[in-house]
Amino acid sequence: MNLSRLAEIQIKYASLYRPGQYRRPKLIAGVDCSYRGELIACAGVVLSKEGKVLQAAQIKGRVFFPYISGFFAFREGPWLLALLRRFSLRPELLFVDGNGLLHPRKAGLAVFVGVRTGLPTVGISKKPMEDFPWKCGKRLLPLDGGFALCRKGWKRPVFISPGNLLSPEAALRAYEENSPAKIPSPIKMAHSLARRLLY
DNA sequence: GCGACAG
DNA sequence: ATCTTGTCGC
Repeated sequence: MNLSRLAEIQIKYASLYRPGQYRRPKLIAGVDCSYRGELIACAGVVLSKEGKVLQAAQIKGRVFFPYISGFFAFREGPWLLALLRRFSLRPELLFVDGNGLLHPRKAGLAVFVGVRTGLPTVGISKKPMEDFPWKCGKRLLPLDGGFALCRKGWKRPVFISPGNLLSPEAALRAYEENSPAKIPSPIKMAHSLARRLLY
């Protein structure tokens, strides 16, 4: 299974992406993974619209795919799918740590997770995949498949793109209306849970 | 060889 | 991501 073959698979996933309008979610979730050597731990939380943790889950195991820029979904995607199966609640918005359509083949981690689960997903990343002047000169910079957003006081932007069932504009709205913090709280909670699991 | 490169 | 010291800001 070489990279060009995996790239073809990504193109297939990209074709399965569907846009959609933003709907105010009653359940918002976030997932993230941490590493410690060969160990990987992934966690996720489902929050009520009031911000209360309704469900939390975590899994741990050994990595089976290396980190390769542009193929991140093959490293974390399978773990996130296994993790999400542990939730009985079905979130109407899922924040993923990584990109969605902001990807060379429009198939970032959020697209993989969104297409496979059928959940509306939004990819959040702190770095662009392709190099470009990412200074916060403008508040909002439209990109091919997503946006670079700079809020007051930020030195670096946050990159927002849909993974499934949301148009780029809807993904931006989902972020703006549900994340007063730069990194959505569900992702931050998932991050700390995943880290704890490795200690 | 050096820097870049979602996490 | 992780390894790490100090440092700036809310």
